[in-house]
Amino acid sequence: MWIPVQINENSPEPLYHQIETQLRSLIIGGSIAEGTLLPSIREFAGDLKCSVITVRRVYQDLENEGLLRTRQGTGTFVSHVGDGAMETYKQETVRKALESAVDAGLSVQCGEEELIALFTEIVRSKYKKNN
Amino acid sequence: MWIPVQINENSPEPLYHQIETQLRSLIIGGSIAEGTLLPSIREFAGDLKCSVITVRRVYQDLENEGLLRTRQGTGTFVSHVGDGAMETYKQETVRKALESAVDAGLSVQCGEEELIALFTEIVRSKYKKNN
Amino acid sequence: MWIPVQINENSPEPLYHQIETQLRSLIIGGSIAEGTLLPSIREFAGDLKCSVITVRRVYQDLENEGLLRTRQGTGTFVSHVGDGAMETYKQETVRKALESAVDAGLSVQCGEEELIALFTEIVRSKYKKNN
Amino acid sequence: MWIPVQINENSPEPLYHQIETQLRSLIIGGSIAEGTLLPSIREFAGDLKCSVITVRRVYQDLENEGLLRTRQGTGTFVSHVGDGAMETYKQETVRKALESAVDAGLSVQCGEEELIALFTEIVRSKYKKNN
DNA sequence: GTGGTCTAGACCACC
DNA sequence: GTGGTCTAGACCACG
Repeated sequence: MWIPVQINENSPEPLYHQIETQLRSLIIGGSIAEGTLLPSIREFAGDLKCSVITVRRVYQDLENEGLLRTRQGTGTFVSHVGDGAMETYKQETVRKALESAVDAGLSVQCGEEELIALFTEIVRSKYKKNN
Repeated sequence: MWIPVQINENSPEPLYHQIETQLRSLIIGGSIAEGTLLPSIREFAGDLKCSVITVRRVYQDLENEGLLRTRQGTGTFVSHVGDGAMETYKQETVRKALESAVDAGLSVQCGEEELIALFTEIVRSKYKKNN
Repeated sequence: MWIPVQINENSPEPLYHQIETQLRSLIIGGSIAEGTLLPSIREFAGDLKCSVITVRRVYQDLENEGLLRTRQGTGTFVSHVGDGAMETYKQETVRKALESAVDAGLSVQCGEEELIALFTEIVRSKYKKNN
Repeated sequence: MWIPVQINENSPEPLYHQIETQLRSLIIGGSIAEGTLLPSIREFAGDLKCSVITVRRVYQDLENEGLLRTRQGTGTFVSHVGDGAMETYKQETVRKALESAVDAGLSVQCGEEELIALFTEIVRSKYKKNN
């Protein structure tokens, strides 16, 4: 199975963290169904062109968060994610991001309307590109 | 002289980065006038209860950005900040923050209008509180 | 023949070990009579919804312990269990379990009398429920 | 600083798990005071004659549990453990251990009084040895 | 000096 | 085949 995860080689963000973030989104967002058998750590490492250990760490961290379940000799599965969890996650993530953006605006004394206008412009452009 | 910089001991953000960000805002925002003599490295480190090495790095980085000027045996002064610099800084900072917020929205498939509405709400609330 | 073995999918305990422990108890405890023909590997694996390889390993291990005997082309039978074996098994099992419980108590500096009192309480409650 | 952790080379229990268990006990049990700076991963690894990575894993796991706090470039500290946490941990650990011991007794149909007597005997002997 | 990340590669246990 | 543990060693970021 092919998992759409993109690695940015130049980002200062650690590899394992990039993968975790994306995989977490895919699972909580429902793009990967509950019960799905994920690729083996070796296979996934091959796909991502990174070390087996990095993938292992990702799987383990997400297992600790309760998103995955792994059984030795069998593989790693997506576990049940409550519907509430998805909504909570969305809201938390987005709200946190928006708040820190507003804080940045405040800190340089950017005007209220100016900030909203700029935000709207960026939203339009990014959503357009994404469709 | 007392510089209002707050360190958050529990944040994962590196010490030097927390200090740099706040000091940069103070200078570019005009809270610390051009030509001001900043505290000595040792004094500042004492105030912040951090290592002199950390303060040294902060002064160095900001000097490389052109915000500070160090004169051997005299101390570290705030340089002249062109109005252009301030504008550039504002725009860069804000735009970067807004973009990452929009990315967050995209990643959890948040609706376009919903995102803007939520952002507007947060802006209103934060700006109100701040005045 | 139906063997009452329960698999706990979520336990970190390996499958083969869960099955072995339960089957061993059934045999030594006398719930499965000497000479009984056990289900074939495939049949048992089907019942337990696990791999034949796992059941194969269970039969093999218990055969090595002398609890089972396999005859080519015929099947796997329960061997004769001497009264001594049963006693030895009981004592070993119980003593090991008790010792690790005491170790746990020691490790958190639980008081001697307190530990015994708590143990007694648990024994009473469990034995009561079991009768 | 010297941390009294013993490694059992022959145990099937993973190294990192042995260390975690003991360190957790020391912290929650109060043997290592809140705020204590633990040995660096390299130093501790040297003491335990194991890999740096194994110690790192231990520190990280315990940090995820909230028992430790680490800051890059500074070191790893014991964080605040609520008094309640200690009691809860003790009770959970001990109760779980005792219950599984009683279950073992039940499974081989060991007599109620016999079980308690044997347990008491083991307690006496272990606590004596330990003082 | 400290911790944080990543690699390659080995060996084991499980299914 | 799968995951689980452990190693040695490298390089980077932080104080």
